[in-house]
This record gives sequence, C-alpha cells and structure tokens, in this order.
Amino acid sequence: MNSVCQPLTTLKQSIDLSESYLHRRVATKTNNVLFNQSTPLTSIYAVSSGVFKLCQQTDDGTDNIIGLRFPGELIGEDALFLKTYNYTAIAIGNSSVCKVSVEQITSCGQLVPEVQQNLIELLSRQSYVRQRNFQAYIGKKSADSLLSAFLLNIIERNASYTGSDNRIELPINRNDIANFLGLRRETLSRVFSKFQKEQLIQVEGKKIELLAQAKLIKLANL
Amino acid sequence: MNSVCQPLTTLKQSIDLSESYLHRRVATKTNNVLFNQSTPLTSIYAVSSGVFKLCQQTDDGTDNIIGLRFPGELIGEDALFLKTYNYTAIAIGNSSVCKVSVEQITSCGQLVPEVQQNLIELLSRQSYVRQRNFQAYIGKKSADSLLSAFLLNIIERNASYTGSDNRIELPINRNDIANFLGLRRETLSRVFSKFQKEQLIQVEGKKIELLAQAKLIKLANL
DNA sequence: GTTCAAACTTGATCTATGTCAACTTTAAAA
DNA sequence: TTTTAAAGTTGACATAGATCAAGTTTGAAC
Repeated sequence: MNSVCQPLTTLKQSIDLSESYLHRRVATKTNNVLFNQSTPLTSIYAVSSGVFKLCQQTDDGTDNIIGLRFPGELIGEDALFLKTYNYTAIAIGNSSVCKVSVEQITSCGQLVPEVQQNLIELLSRQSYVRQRNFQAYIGKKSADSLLSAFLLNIIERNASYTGSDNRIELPINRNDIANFLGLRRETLSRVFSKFQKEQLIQVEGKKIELLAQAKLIKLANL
Repeated sequence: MNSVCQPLTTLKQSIDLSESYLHRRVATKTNNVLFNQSTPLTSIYAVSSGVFKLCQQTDDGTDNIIGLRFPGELIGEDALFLKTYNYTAIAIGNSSVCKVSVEQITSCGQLVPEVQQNLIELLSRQSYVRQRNFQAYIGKKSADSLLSAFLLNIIERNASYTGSDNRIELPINRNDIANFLGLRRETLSRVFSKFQKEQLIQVEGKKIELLAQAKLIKLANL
C-alpha cells in the first residue's frame, strides 16, 4: 500500500492537508462504486489494492467494460480535463484506493511544487500504462492474439505489485473478459481450453500462470 | 498555432528559457522523424499542425502503426516515465510541433508552479484523448464498427482545430489505416465502398465527409 | 448437505473477413 | 506526354469466430 500511495503521502506530509482533501479510503466489497458515469468530477483515485473495472453504457443501454485498473494506477484522472466522469468505476473483490480531491489539484496557487511534481509523475506513468494498454489491443482481431495480449498486459501491469511476471490471481469472470476483448464467452472459453491443452497457460480457478511466455508474445505479436 | 502552443508559451514567458530548452520547431516533409524507438528521452512534443504517425517494430521486423497524433496532442509524454521512447514518431505531410526539453520538466526545483500547472493540464487532456481513443477500438472486431469508430474518433480529435465536426482531410493512405485497425486493405476498401454506396460518407481523394453521423455512431456502438 | 442459478464448456452450423489473384486508378518520374 | 510503380478496387474461395443449442461445473443460499 505504501509504495502505491507514496507519491500521494509525500504530498500529504508537505502540505498538511485535512482529511477532507486527501485521505485513504477503503472500497469494500465487489460492486462497490467509486463514481458514476456522467457525474461531475470530485476526486481522482490511485488504486492501492484489488481491481477496478471501468464501465460505460452505450445509447442502447448495454454495458461495456472499457478498462481495468490495478494497484498503482490512476482512476478518473482523464476527468481532470473533462470535469465529468465518462465511465463508472466499480470494485471487483475487496479493494482499496487513495482518494485525492480535485480542489487540491486545480487551485494552482495553493499547491507547493512538490505536489505538482508528484502528480506529473503519476500522470506520465499513467500515460505510459495507457500507451502499453492501447498497443496491446489495437490492430488485433484473432481470439488467440487478443487473449495472449490481455494476459501479458495484466501480468505486466501487476508485476511490481505481485512480484511475479508470470502469474496472477484475476477476480474477473470470463464474461467480463470476453466483453472487454470483444469476443463471445464461448470463443474465449475455447481459447482458454486450447491454451491449456497446448501447455501455454495453467488455470486453477481464478489463478492463471503463464507456462510459455515466449510463445504467447509471438501469438500476441508484440 | 498559438492556441496549441499556448500552455507552453505561457510557460516560456514565466521562465525566460533559452531556445535550447523550449522552442518551436517545424518538422517539414512527409516521413520526417521526430524521434526513434528505443532512443533515450530528450524532449516531449505538442503537435501544432499536421499529423504524426507512431510506429513500432515487432520482433519479426514488421512495422505497426500504434497511434496517430493531431494538433493539440502530445507525443512522447509517456516516455517521461519510461525514459526511453518506445515508438518512432513520423510526420505525415507538412507538420509542425512545439518541442520541450525534459530537463525543464524533471529538474523539479527549477520549475515555477505555473509551468507544472500547464503540464498537468496537458497531461490530463492527453489522458482523456487516450481514454477516448481506447474506448473507440477496444472490444470491436467488425470492419464496419472499426472504420466507423476510426472516422468519428479522428474527426472528434480534430474538431477544435478544423472547426468542423463532420469532415476532415486525412493525409494517411489506406494501407496505414488498415494496418492501424488490424484490417486488410482489401477489407477496408470494401467497407469504404459500402459506406459511400449507402450514403454514410462522401470521399473525395483525401477529404472525407460524414453524411450520416447517427448511423455511424450506431455502427461503432459508441 | 441440498438446491439452484450463474458461470462455464463443448458441438454443429452460418457468416464475415482473410487470402490470393486480377484488374483499374492515381500520381510521380522520365 | 508517356511511362511506370504505387495505391486502390473487385471477385472467388477458405477459414476463424459468431450463433444457437445442449450440456457440465461451480459456488452461494438455504
């Protein structure tokens, strides 16, 4: 937790903000909502533990998953520009976040340079995460390459947190993964089966281990 | 140009930087390279005019287009975190950029708060652009939805620059679009033909006009 | 432990896109 | 203006994934 909040706690020490401006908050159970789509921006968040899914409703009422956020990553920072959240952020499993009020960020005169420096670091790191994320999926249509890219991407993003570069415990169900990747759950299921049969991955419930990363990287053509 | 560089010129006035730290630079012709993949970060860029394509080489030597950048958008800011550019940025047609040395950004003590505030604004805007960009393509596999999403996305991103929300002059060729979307040029060509036959778009050389945005939004399911 | 709904898997067909090939158009160079 | 290569288009067939249907497994509630 400390390493995740570190840029924010450094910030806390240097400004002596009241709890209303900067505090740690625990988003408890599955389906706990951080904020809702189309509501005004009030805070941005840094994930401390757990996983959050970002969902968006289309005009026809269907709900799409447009992103996942793991420990160390920001949620809602794109609303700094838009002033309104353009997706709903929902906890998957037990999760916790650091919450930072936007007042703290936008009223420039009140900020010490160190605070802004920390935020710049977080934003540029997030920019990198988004870039990697986009690269992983753009231009890929085959189910094999999409699932390979997905697994490599989430394990990479969690590596510094979990300390492992080849395994992860994913609290997300297959429906959500399929929705995110634009595949049917049947297709995703078939690819999971195939990858296991070919000894590329090993699945035990929600735990996934990569057995042949090189082959997966090739499949994902990264 | 002014409005694009404005956050950076504000910054210029407040610090009185020498030209080596902050200056406007004109990237002349097509195929002019801003920076190369795997070289150390030296500067980040804001596009003033024209279009840039971001390319990445995979292990097998093939070149993929992993992004496009339009006026007002940043290039290379994700390398602030990584310290190394992880793609090559190439001008398409005559283009110009504002270039900012990283020294200016990273040596925190030397920055006045206003500078950082400007950078925070640019980074959060970029975060929003990336979010929209990702949303546009994630979970889409049909050629119709990919092309619809592409056209809507690039016109949205250029709207404030071109002053139009339904037309654009795109200096990119079909091969590059197909590569970016993960389609074959034959498939892309067929969809372009179909969209014109169905009066969804009108194409004149590099100029594209959207005739039925509502239908395209539906096709893209945005 | 039992019940039940949700999650997941597997099979059989259908359809959209890839692939390969031939052709037309465009625009740059001679 | 002519030549030529690159870009773009169109057709025919093959294939990966969607769809529909019928299962099995999992795990939460009783």
